[in-house]
Amino acid sequence: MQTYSSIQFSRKLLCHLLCKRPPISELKKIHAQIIISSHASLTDSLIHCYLHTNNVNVARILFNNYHFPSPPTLVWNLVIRAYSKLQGSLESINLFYQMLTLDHPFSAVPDEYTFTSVITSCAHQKSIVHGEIIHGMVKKNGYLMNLYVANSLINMYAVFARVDDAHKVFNEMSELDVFSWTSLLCAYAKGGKMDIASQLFEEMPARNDVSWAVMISGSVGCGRYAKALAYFCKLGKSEPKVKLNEAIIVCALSACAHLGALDQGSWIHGNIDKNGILETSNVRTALIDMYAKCGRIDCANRVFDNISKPDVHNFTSMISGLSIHGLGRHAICMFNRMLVDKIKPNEVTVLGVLNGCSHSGLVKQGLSIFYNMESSWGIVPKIEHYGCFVDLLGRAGYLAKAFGVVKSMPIDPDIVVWRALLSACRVHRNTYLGERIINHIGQLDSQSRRGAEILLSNLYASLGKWDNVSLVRQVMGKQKHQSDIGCSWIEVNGVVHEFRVADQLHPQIIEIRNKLSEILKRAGLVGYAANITHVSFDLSDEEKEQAVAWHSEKLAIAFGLMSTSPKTSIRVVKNLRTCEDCHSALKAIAKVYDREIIVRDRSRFHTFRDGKCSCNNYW
DNA sequence: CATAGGCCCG
Repeated sequence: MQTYSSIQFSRKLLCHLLCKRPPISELKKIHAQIIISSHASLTDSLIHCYLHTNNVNVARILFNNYHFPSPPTLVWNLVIRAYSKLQGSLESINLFYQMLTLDHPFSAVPDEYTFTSVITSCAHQKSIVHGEIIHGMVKKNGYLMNLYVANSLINMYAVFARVDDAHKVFNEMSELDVFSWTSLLCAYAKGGKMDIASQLFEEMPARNDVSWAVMISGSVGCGRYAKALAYFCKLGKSEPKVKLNEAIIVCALSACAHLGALDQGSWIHGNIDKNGILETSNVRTALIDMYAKCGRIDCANRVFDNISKPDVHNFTSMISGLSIHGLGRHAICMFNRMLVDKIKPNEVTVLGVLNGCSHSGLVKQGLSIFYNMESSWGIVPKIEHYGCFVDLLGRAGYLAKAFGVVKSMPIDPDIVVWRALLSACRVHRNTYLGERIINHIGQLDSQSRRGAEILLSNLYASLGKWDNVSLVRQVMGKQKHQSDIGCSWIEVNGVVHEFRVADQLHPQIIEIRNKLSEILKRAGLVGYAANITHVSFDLSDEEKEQAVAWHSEKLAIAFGLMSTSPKTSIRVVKNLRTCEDCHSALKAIAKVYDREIIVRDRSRFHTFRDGKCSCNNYW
């Protein structure tokens, strides 16, 4: 066997390998033939090689067996960097601390590269404590002046939504680049302060694709979907041209999904290839989600069918899509297919399929999935799963069992669980249980109670206990509690129009309201009568009728009827659950105007056709 | 040898 005795030759070979990234087998073969013990720099190169080919463990063995007092800083940096890429691993921080305790005469000391990597690693940890300690060291040793180090600190504080700390680092920097600005944007976006982020975005001297991505994803993150799409459109027109990337596409599709903006969503789909964006798994997941949430489960299916080996995200998106369309049995089939394909479901997948069971009344199947999720797939039920499970039982009318689950669950029930339970009490008109639940909620801490108060008031209202309603409302008024405002979106000719309950903002609002009055009159002719049991204010009947009349989905539908041609379908998306009154009104409107009306509410799709709804009044 | 962004969820 030939031995590479010449160090020079070995080095050259390793350099060559660094570029080539050979398979591990070849690397090990060469490794075996090299005499490394004689020269440190060869070990260094080998470590480098293994790290380059993602063989961290082999590199680590070489690193641990280093024959010299200490590896040079550069080698430490390589290894620390490799571990920081394994997001969530503590190892690079451990190594960093080890490095500080070295006391050989020629010890390695951390430099600006070390700090950059280790701070990045801190950003991926659950806790920021190490990050703060290391920030302290950086302050002392002067590396704060290094652009990379300071930028990684801004990013770290951004990840933890520590806006003030991020901005403080930013302010103290002598030199800023697009990374500094973008990381700062990210901090404000994560901290939910999109208005300030927008301001900074205008101020910053140069923007690139990531800066735009942060603005778009930030807007999506805080529910400003129309704003996200506005950024996306602005990006398309910006000069000089900014290259689109996968993250931007995924975020824009997500915004379309939330808004039900099918035209814009399919436009993006059609333009993916042209922009050199690959249809990666992430993009496909987003496409499936977008089509499903825009009411086109057929298109979602087509995207899914074109995937040769669907991964867990693709499956999850498809299953959730089928579920919100009320296709629970299909969702279960898809879930089973996934298991056959040996793809392990994650917690979101289980949530999706449970949701499907819930909307299709598949109680038995849902029970079996819920009770087996931990033993079969190792998924410990989280509060979300309990919420869904309680919803499943509650909707189907098993109220006592649902309450039993809530009382015995190992986690404290949250607002969602209570909402599921209380809304089941409302649907099934169970006053007795409703009051017991209210008593229960009364004993909760103030924070959970604040969220529960709106539910309480709604339940009291539906029970006709107006004294209690106003009592709760008074308390809420003092706390300035902001509940979700009813909001609906409709896309007409590629433009998304937004309506809020009792809207005054839309430029054609007067016309729309007149149209709505006329529509409701005609709906009345086929038997629709305003249902005001769920109006939560203590108003006169006439006022209550007005309150439901101006629910945002009715305004959006009126606008849709005004501005689309006869017989075409009308699609509306709403952020809350559809109320009973709107539900019956839409059935009547679909019949009188001979239109298909598709409404996606907070939890599922309703397709109104000829006086009936696809949910069979089960929602 | 180093830094920024993202999907599926009641």
